[in-house]
Amino acid sequence: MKWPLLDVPSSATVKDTRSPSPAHLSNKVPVVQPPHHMHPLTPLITYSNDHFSPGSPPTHLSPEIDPKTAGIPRPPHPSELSPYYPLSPGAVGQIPHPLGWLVPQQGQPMYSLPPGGFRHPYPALAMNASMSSLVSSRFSPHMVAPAHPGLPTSGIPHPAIVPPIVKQEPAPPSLSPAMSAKSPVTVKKEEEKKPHVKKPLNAFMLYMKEMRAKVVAECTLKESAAINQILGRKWHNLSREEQAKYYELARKERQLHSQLYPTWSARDNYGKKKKRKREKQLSQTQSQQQVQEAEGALASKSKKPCVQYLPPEKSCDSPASSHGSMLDSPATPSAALASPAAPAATHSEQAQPLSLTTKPESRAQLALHSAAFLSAKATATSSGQMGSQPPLLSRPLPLGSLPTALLTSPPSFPAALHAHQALPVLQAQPLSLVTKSAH
DNA sequence: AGGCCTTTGAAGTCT
DNA sequence: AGACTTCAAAGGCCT
Repeated sequence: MKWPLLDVPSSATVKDTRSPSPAHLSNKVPVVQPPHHMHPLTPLITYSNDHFSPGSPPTHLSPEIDPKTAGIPRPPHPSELSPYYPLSPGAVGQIPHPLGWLVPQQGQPMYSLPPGGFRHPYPALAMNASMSSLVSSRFSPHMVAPAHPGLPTSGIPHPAIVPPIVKQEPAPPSLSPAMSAKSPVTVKKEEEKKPHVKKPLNAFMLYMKEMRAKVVAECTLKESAAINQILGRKWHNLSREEQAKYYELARKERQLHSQLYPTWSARDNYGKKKKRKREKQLSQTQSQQQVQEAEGALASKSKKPCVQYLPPEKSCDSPASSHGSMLDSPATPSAALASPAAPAATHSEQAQPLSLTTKPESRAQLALHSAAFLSAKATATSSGQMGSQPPLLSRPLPLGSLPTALLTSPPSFPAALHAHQALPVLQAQPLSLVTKSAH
């Protein structure tokens, strides 16, 4: 699948993005969070297309950009960073951070800041007293090493930095000049002290951060698992343009991250989290088998009701506010993804929907979803309501559970939306084991 | 207290 | 090359 290049006026690239004006803030992305839930990206990043240069579209949206290289940390081309990331020493203090990861959200910064020595490279993000104290209580100055020759030596505190969980000690031995001979124990200690540089957020994560508060506000649901399911559907319901904004933000985030931590690798964080139980990491073959089994024996089962987090008839469960672009764009990601015949599936996002989650429980749930979907489809098609796969199921449905016809016939968005709205049964009803009610 | 759940995407490892 | 795994955020739930 190829998403077209964003149709953005070329003049947009030269707009001054350093001082977000109210005009900038009036964009198509529904930023309706209450002030205290202001997304860290929101204040500084405007989602107007004006800010997305046609020269730097999201990797998967641009056939001109090699998706393989797009995610690889590399020295960003000046034209890619500017004016967002003028990280040269002289200019770094001029530009507000476009991603706004220093802006507090819900009382806390999206990422953490080191104490002292912070030079406020982005004036708009200069820490206030409360932030500063919060930050200084969490970090020690040695945490952030200068990562890039083009960066301030004081170390730009990328939000991704997380303090290592280490007991407080008077003076870090690693800072001692006399530390020439390091014992293995010391080395180990130092490793433990190394700051945990988190992965940059991907597009969906950025979207989640922004929209979570809104969804939570609309729903009585509080569990993130449920919210995330809703957000996942909303994500698929976004127009390509709206998704493109987040892909672009994510791309910039990765660029900045790679500049700040050129030696960082995602591998560095492997093992930082507790490994999940091995038995949950089944092969896809196994998962497909499970799905099929679950499909075949819908009646029996599932450790967990698949709709536990998705109560039907929830207002927040509805697709994101209908956008004209959605209705005008039949070839949405979801729709296109549903078609294996879609050309040029070069992006992971394009292939993923055809892969299964690795979680057995999830697969069981998906199987139930699938069975429910198939059941609903039989009903809907007989009534002529549904000729296509609703977007809400474009991802949750395991490939193996879908009839070939569905996979080869991407739905138009209007049809999908109608199906979605007309078939709440797809969400949960056949398995209405809702544990929470919205109201 | 800490892992699980749940989502998508990026990037790593493995086969 | 493709499949698989891990982590990123979030907060209630569960052990």
